[in-house]
Amino acid sequence: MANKVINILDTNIRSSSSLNRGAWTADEDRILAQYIDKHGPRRWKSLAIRSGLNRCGKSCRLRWLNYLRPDIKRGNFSDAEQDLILRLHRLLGNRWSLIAGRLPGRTDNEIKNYWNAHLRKKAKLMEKLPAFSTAIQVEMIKETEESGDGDHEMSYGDDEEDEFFDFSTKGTYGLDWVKTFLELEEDP
DNA sequence: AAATGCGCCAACCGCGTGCGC
DNA sequence: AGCGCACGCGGTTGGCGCATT
Repeated sequence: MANKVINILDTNIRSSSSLNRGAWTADEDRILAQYIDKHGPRRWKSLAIRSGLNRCGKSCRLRWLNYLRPDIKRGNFSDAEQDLILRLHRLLGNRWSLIAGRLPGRTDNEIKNYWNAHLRKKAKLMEKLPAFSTAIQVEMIKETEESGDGDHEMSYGDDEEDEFFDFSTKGTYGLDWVKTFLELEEDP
């Protein structure tokens, strides 16, 4: 409840003040990047004030995470990435941050946009294809669990050490629930 | 050439959660 | 235990550019 009030106030402050909104300029990007380089990407509210950027903290955070971060991968999604997104979405639904966690250099926002723009239709189409059955997906998961060396066709290069379906960075997600999910789904 | 429609993507918004005091 | 704050997430919006009429 208290949080709700704070959030409403926050929103009111943002909408009523003369804070910059909309697209970021190259100058703003430079200032933000320089400030973060010096002080690190945290305390966004005070960062926004101290850096001299006439932006709210949220806006700064989003700009950094989705655009300025040095490890961001720009450009088109590869076929492998598309395939991975399709499969992960089938398993996880709109859990964009989780999906993004499996695609190094891609942000949740980027994946969400890409899904809405390109893959949603594709996914609907694939749902109708018997070849893309959940049975195959279960096999894929078993395969991943059994091969502990991470040697998978969806590997993203030599520096990709994580296992394909390892969600350990987001808590204690095992794979059992995924299997359960798929089994339930197959049972009409 | 101008008007209109549409798709894409950056950015915004509201809400929930976690943490420190 | 309750409060304030910072942060993260997912849905939505707005604007730009391209295609079509």
